[in-house]
Amino acid sequence: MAVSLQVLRAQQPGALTTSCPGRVVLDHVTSKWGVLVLGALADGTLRWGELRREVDGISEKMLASTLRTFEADGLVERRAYPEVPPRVEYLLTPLGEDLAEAIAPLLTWVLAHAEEIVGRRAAQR
Amino acid sequence: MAVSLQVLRAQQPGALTTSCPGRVVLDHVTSKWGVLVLGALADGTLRWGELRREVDGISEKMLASTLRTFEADGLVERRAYPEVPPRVEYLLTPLGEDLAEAIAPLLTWVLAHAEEIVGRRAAQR
DNA sequence: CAGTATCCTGATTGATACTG
DNA sequence: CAGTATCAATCAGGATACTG
Repeated sequence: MAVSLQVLRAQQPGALTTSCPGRVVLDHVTSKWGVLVLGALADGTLRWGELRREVDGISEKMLASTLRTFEADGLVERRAYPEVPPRVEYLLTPLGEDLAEAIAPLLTWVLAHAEEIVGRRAAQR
Repeated sequence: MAVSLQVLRAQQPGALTTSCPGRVVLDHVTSKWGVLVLGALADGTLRWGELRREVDGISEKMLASTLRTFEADGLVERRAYPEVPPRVEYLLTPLGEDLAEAIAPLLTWVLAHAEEIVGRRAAQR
């Protein structure tokens, strides 16, 4: 049987309703840049500038905001080195690594089917 | 080895960059209500009203918008019955069911760790 | 290099009304 | 029942400039 909201709620009533903590976490992960930042860090530590380049198109503001959110969630760790010029590294915590594994199927699925989907949309008109 | 943007790009250069079709699809799926609508339909066919109740908090406008997007993507099918009162059912296509399986790990992970994450955030101040 | 500050647009929401 | 239309309000996100 498929994993659906109904199935999840059979075990955990009220799961992913407005008042459920899961909604907060899901909102962070599915925020505009959430999965891309997690996907970039899934390979290991990256510096601010590297991260900005990996997550193509992200603004500095949104990168900072996304990272602060994940830091507060305990998913990402920030390491600043008191050097000149400054160096700051970001990496997934064990919890973050666990989450990264959970979103991996989504990333691979999307890449495998993107052409098919976008192609159909184009053909519709 | 973890599935990361870097690993995906080793096989598919430019994967999930701004110009990649995958970004379009990923944006649809991780849109504000995307995974919740997919999660609700993962269990089977639902009517408009049922869907609205399952996806707690969604407005009619956003439900309509999300469904139209997924219809155009070929992920959701709409079946209207010419009856009085009208009846309309929504269900996942085979492609949509496949996607639902890919997001299942995310949903279960989020529910399993939400308390832990939200609790830590609260404790930080 | 690694950010913050500021301003501004556009997406999302809410409320309400209306229709086949 | 299953929507669409419209308007106002809010807020996430974008663009640009600046700093330790």
